[in-house]
Amino acid sequence: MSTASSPRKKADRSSPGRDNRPRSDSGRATSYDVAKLARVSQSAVSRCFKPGASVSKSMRARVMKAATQLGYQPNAIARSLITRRSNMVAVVISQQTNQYYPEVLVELSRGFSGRGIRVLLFTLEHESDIDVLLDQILQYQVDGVVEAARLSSSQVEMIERRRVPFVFFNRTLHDRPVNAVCCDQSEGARWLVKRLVGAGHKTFGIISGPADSAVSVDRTQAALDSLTELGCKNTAVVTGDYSYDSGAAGLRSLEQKIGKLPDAVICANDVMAIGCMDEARFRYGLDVPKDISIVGFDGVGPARWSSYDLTTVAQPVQRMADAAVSMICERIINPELPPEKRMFSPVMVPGNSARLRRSAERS
Amino acid sequence: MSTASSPRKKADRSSPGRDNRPRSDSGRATSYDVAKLARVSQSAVSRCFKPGASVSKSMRARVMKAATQLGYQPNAIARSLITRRSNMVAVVISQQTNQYYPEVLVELSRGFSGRGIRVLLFTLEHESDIDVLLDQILQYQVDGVVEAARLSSSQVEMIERRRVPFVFFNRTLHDRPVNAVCCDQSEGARWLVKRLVGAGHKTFGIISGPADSAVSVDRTQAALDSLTELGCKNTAVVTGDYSYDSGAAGLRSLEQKIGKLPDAVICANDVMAIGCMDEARFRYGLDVPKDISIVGFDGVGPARWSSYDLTTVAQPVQRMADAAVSMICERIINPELPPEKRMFSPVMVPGNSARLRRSAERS
DNA sequence: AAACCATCTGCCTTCGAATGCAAACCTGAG
DNA sequence: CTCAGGTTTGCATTCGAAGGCAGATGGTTT
Repeated sequence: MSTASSPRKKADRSSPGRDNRPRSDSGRATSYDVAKLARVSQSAVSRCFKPGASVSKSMRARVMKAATQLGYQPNAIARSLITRRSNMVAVVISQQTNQYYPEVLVELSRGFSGRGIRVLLFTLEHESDIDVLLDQILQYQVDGVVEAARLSSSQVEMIERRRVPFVFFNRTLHDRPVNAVCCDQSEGARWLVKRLVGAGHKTFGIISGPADSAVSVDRTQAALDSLTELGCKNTAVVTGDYSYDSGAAGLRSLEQKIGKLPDAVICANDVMAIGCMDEARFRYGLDVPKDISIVGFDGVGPARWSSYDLTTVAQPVQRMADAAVSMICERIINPELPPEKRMFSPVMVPGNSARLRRSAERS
Repeated sequence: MSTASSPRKKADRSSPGRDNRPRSDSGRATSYDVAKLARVSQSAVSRCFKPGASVSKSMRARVMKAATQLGYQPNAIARSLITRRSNMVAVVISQQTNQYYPEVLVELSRGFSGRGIRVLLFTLEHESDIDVLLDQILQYQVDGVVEAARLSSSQVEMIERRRVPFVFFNRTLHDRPVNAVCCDQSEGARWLVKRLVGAGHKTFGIISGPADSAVSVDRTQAALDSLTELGCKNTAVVTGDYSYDSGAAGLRSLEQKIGKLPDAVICANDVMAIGCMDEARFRYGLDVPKDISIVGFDGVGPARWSSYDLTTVAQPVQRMADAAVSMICERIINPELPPEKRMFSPVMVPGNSARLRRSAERS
């Protein structure tokens, strides 16, 4: 019985009897439908859609005509199965994260689509959800992963075992070689601190981001280190959540903690800095930057609005996204490439929300 | 020869000889690998990963152990091929569009992932690219499409022929039944105009969005109609591009066009309204709202910042996204559901960037 | 012990396109 | 006219999981 059924199978496959279902004019046409209509083999249809394949002009014309007539489009799912390339990359972002990640997303999408690759989006409500997510990502057989979320060492191993190229975006692991695109947060922090201290600010406050944000930790720590190095000790640090409100609240907390307002506030991102500015102005009635200096990180759009003109350390988002895209794409083509970390310098934006030089009357 | 090869094929499939390639401990394991290790059939493995399938405890345990050992995850691509469900929906957004679409994107992603569906992102540089894109979208065999971009009637037909459920987001087609989730822009525009006129504003200026933005056209036209209805004629209209700068520039253009500044400016989105406010304050030295009223649409985050406290018409983005998600999901389950248009009322945010009641000294 | 039913399990085929291989077809030279 | 050479074409198989079907297994009932 089992052997007897074998020939039938073959017949089903290649004889004209295949695909005798109505197929109507609806639904989606397959390469077999096109083949039948054009009176050629399925392989021929496949080849017509593969650039650079060996196909005669007459056949191509016939196939294309039939394809158009049926509204045929190759099934990318079936293609992926056999070619083992899905032409999709996963992008993982955690939404609690930085407000301007959407921009990153758009840049990544643009970069990948230029190379015929689509972005499959994975948003994390909480960073801990990554466990479940990681399995799912791998199930989809994506050709690569851009991680703008935290990952444990064991999770990294899991991806590596599957041989899926991946790049960290604005975070990294120090204890193992991985691909990463980063912006040098310390460099930016040092610049800010140096200029602020140089301009005569004595007391500082820091409003950090969430404790589990790698970027926030980098920025906060680097700022603290620089301050200590330049002789400013006992800097007050309060924790925010990257939101406008938490920036405003942060300023009040700092006041409580120190007993008065600091000369300068360093915020772990621009949105908090903006919240902080508004609080200083509207609640404390202060003049920014005359009475208090407030600085941020990121270089988001609103930082350039006239009401704020924020002194900030901008990330070269577009270049970073381009870098991530090309690092992934290179490794899709050649998986043997060794891991690489690309560190971009931030762009210092002097703005006008902080005094960066010793003022005339004080010197 | 052809018939002779048939039995061999069968043998290859099911005999233990299948999968004799090294498979090392690397690469990805298939259900056959798991089956072999657990000494069961491939079907059994498949069933173990299907909730509600008929599997004995002992077998499930063995299979799961083997699966874990090999790091097996079912291949979603292969599954999609046979089940004809990719568990992906395409979301199309054009980047030139409204700044706050990223937020929509995140909401959609959240909504879909709650139902086990992933978002495949398609970003449009120019709305005209949609042609090429549409083919691609359909190639990926997505289960549905959320369109936050323009589509011609013939393109809609193309999707419909493929029987892929789709929903327009914040736009629609009036000449044919389609699924759409919209926010009633006219209602918002009427509210704004009524309040502004009621408060005694006489001359109006409008800063519209790009001509090819459906939302902008709706908002602008509705505002103009309401104004005419209430006796305000000859309202000046200038075109912006939804950006901060174009809001600022818009105010200058309006001044030129009218010969003086209008009493109130209606902007087609919040970001332009904010640009317009900053221009009024910092370039013209005006007090907003005492000297001039400025209003917007959308209800983006910055509209609530203390520096602006914008009078605006907010879109219930989250509810709209939820609606789009459930409309798609329902139609994935039951493709016969008739098209439906869901229109949400906007949320009026009085704010403080416009005088909405006749002031005491004037009345 | 036989009959019966329910629960498991394995076999085989299926989804749709890509591709190595060999057969078929040209083309022009000898 | 024949044969070498290249170019087209079709055949058969493959990717990995799902599921209909039928056979196997075990337990209960008469």
